[in-house]
Amino acid sequence: MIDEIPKQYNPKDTEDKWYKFWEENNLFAAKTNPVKKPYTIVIPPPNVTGILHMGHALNNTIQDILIRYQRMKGLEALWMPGTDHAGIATQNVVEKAIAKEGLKRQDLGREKFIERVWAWKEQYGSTIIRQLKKLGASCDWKRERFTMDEEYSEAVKDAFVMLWKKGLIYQDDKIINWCPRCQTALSDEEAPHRELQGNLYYLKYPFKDNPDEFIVVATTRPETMLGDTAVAVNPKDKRYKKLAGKTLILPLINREIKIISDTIVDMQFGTGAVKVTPAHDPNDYSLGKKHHLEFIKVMHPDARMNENAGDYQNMDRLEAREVILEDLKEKGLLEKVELHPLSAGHCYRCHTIIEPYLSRQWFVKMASLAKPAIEAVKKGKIKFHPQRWTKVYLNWMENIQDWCISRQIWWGHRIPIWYCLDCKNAAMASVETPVKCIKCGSTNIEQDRDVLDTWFSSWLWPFATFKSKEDLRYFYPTSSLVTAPEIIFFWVARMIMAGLEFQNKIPFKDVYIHGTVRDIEGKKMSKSLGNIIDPLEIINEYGADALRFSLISITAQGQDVYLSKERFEQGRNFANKIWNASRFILMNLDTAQIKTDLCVFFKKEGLSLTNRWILSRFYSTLKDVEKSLGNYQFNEAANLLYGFFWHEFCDWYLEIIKADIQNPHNQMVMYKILEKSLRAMHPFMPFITEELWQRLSASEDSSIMIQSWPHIQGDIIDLKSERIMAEVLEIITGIRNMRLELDIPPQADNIAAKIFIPHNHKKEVVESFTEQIKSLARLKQLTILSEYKRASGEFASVVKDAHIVIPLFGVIDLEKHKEKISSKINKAEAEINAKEKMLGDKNFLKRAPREIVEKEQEKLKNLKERVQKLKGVRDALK
RNA sequence: GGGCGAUUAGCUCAGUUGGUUAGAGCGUCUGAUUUACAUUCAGAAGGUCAGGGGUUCAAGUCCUCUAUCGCCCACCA
Repeated sequence: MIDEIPKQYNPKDTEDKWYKFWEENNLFAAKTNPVKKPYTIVIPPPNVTGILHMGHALNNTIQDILIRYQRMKGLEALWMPGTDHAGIATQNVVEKAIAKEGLKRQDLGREKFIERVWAWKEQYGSTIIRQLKKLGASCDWKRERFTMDEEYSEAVKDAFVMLWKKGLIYQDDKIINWCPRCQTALSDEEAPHRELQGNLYYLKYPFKDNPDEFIVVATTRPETMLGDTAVAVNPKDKRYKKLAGKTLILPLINREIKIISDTIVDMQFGTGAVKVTPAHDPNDYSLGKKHHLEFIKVMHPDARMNENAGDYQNMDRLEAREVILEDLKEKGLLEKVELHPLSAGHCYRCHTIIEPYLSRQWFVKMASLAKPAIEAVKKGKIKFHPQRWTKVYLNWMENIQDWCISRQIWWGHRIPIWYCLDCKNAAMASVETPVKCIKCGSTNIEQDRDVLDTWFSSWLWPFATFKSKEDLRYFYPTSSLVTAPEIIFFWVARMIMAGLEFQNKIPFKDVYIHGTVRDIEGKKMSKSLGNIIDPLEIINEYGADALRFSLISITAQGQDVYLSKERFEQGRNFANKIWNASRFILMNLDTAQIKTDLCVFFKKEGLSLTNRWILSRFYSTLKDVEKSLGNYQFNEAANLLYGFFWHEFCDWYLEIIKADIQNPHNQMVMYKILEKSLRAMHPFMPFITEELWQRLSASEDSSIMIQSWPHIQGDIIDLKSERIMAEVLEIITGIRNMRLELDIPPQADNIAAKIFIPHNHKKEVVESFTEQIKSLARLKQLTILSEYKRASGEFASVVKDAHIVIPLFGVIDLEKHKEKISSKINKAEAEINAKEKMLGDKNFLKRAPREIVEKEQEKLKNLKERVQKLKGVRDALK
């Protein structure tokens, strides 16, 4: 048998094998089951363009732990998988691909191009799915969805039309975020602000009636001056009071523009006079509307200057900026340039600087959608973990802006709006492609050319992924959503709104927001920084279980993770430890005996103390693990299992029973604990636990995946050291309000006890502790067993008839404790002296304000009281 | 300008109703091991828990102020 089990665990021998086994036996599948309660998670659908990175690895490991745990707990656990069509991202990828053939998407035309995208998707779109399988994700793959599936597209259209009918969708000319590279509008969330080191340019605009006089305006984007149609000043500003209504000559363009006055102008900023470019700035836009100014666009959609830009036509915006500045300088119209840090929106797909751009787009009115979504969270129907994200969510929701949903790209859900070319301006929304205009009956109709924001389909994900009503009724609302903080606004908030709007139900009950995976220097992992640790490489080198375990054990709830490769050694070592402990047990297990005794449950009295101890530790660990998992403290749960299995079960229990390993009780207990530990560790490390469970298992053709989570045996008390140490401490400090439960009867004068301490300590330390316990607990006899005795050979025999087993992690040092209190007293007394001296000083009393004196007197009083108390404790110690 | 997080051992970090002598992993040093595992075992060194003030018998933990770093949000031209 020994020959069969290698000394080292090799993940490559097991992982793919068991994954295949699970899939072939359909163990991931969930179906409506009237006798079971459902537990549902929908995966945050990765982009089809995605490849697995550490963020995915963390995100999906957490989901898999939850799913596997709940499945073992007896719930009908469904993990719904799928991918997102990721409009802009995917289009960019395919555009790059065809660029290698020297083609642009316009060369192919819309239909051909979309065909190419689909072809690309067929070929590469399931990369990330394969990678998730490598990780061990137990998704119900037969339900895999794609946000451009036919049924899904129907749901998107339905949602659009429903909103349209309620009047929540409208078209308008607004200043939106425009990405000149992707050539599309973006929502506010898609254009995050980044700090830039920019300049503030002071430009001189001459007056029409006196070209030698100027008004000076400050701007960070001088190229937009070509589109200026006014200069605004604050009516309260004395400097400019008389100038309102005067006419200026816009340099370079020589257009006449007026000085207008508006209270919105900040007098403190720049010169207090601001150039107004209504077509290229959101503030200026509203000024333009209010004052009926002209809207002059000076750029093409690709951010080259257009025909309104005079001599600068066709220059790129940044090139034009330089030339314009040169020209102004030459004319003496550039007063000065100051360094000015500013923040500008950047495209979240290609990082190009966003251009605020005036264009006609489709919007969703958000206020009425947000209202119930705010309520749901405020009333606690949906909970965020960690809680602090609630505030972030509410803050965003309460200041929500209308959502720009149209994108000028080709890959995506085409907006289900048709225009009648005969009776102009009539737009109609329809799920089915209409045949004729509903107003004039003309068949001369055309569909809107834009597509919807990708997130307009993702926000339906928790319900649009269910094909049958039966499934929807059973699995929706889902249970938990596990995701990263970056997409709270993009996705989480919008799903809550969509769930309530379209299903009239919240989409999930719990939202667990985990941290961001960063490199060891705290930078976000990204391709461009070259600091990526590739999860697949880690799986290859250390195994998926090691990756999962390490990742989980270092991720404190919701905190960012700083990752380096060495971190995965811990997981690999743990896997190896589990492997070898199992190997040892398998080598020494009398399987025949285990099989016949399987149904026999021991009475606790019949078990040796060692066995009772390890059982108590196992169940108490299990209890803590369940508690941690219930609170989304995955690292805690993982580390509890790690500590128990390695440092208690292996280092102590197995070492102790080695001497008497054929004892039937020892056989049974070591078997039980191993088998149950494997089950408890399975959600974290699915592959190795399956492999070992199979080797250990009496029943064949089954899987650890579908075993039940171990039950906590209630009759076994935890024999941890806390209680006795609490007693000791209580006596020492004389503090009575500590909770006290002692295994030794309080009046134990006649009881002899042997205490087993499964940790190594110096001989003197153990002996001094022995004496303390003996006198404090009033025990007649007491023997402490410890590592130094194990080495000397007495170990096994003494353990056998010990009365109490205490894993001892420390020993109270009375002297040290006294010292600590004394030093506190000294410190406080010194302070009292100082204060008394100060308060005795006549000068101080005369000059200091009365409040200060009173405050000091108060402090002195407190200090004196404190010293009294401390002295009381000190005396009690004597 | 608002909001949030972090500050604990040489390094990376845990520490959720305040309560043993503040822990883990890695690193360093010392020692052990023919007999499951060197991806092992035992031990040592290393901390005024960022700083000040407060509440408490008791504070890393609660309150308050300050400092440094990081993140998010915001229409400062």
